[in-house]
Amino acid sequence: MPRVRKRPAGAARPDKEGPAGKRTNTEKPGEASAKVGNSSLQETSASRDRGKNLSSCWLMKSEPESRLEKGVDVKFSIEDLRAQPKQTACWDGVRNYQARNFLRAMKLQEEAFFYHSNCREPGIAGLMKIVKEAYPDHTQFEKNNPHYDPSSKEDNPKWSMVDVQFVRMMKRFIPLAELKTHHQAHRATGGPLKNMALFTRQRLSVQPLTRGKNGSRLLITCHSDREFTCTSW
DNA sequence: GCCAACGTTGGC
DNA sequence: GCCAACGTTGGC
Repeated sequence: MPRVRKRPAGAARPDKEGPAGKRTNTEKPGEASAKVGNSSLQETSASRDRGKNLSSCWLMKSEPESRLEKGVDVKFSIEDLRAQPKQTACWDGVRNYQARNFLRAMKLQEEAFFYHSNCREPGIAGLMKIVKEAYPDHTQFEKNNPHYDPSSKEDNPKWSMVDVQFVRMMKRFIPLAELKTHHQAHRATGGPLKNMALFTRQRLSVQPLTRGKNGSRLLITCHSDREFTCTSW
């Protein structure tokens, strides 16, 4: 039930502050900005990449426009993240098991695309990175929080969250329509976005993207120079 | 364990 | 605001 807006696929939504408010910040961001090599968006499983010792890349959805859920505004845009102290916030509210498991698989410094959903212009707005690995989502225990889960016990929390830090905006906003166009073309050609979870697992709010391998044609690449380019279309 | 009812997600 | 997709619930 909850939606998380920082939503999970059933997931989570961050709340803004809210009563339960949340979004606290945490930890210090690292220093390095990381680099992440190139990450292509695709579908492969994170665990597979991890087995290869490659860091994963993720896509996380949040709603950038105001919407009340149980009286609480669940709006949380990338600009809201950037405005947080240390540009860091916890990604709470995910209440879908699959999305939660992806949160638990995230490692420090891995990058995630910040996706704006349920809004006038859905698409990828920017990049953030994981600055604290999974820990219990406190909002599950807060009765006034839209994502309160009375079935979860303090000594055995069901839901997890991570802390994320703003990295940068996309050099150019990548609209859902554009991603969809490529996804459809790739379904026919076997291209890299043919199984992109954004389209194949429609309601999943936290999803893995496949990291490109050297020499492969990447769909979307995050370069260490912080540029964002589309190289294969 | 099946599956219909129901609730949520999220594009349009 | 509509509604298709799809996850969850709960009776049986």
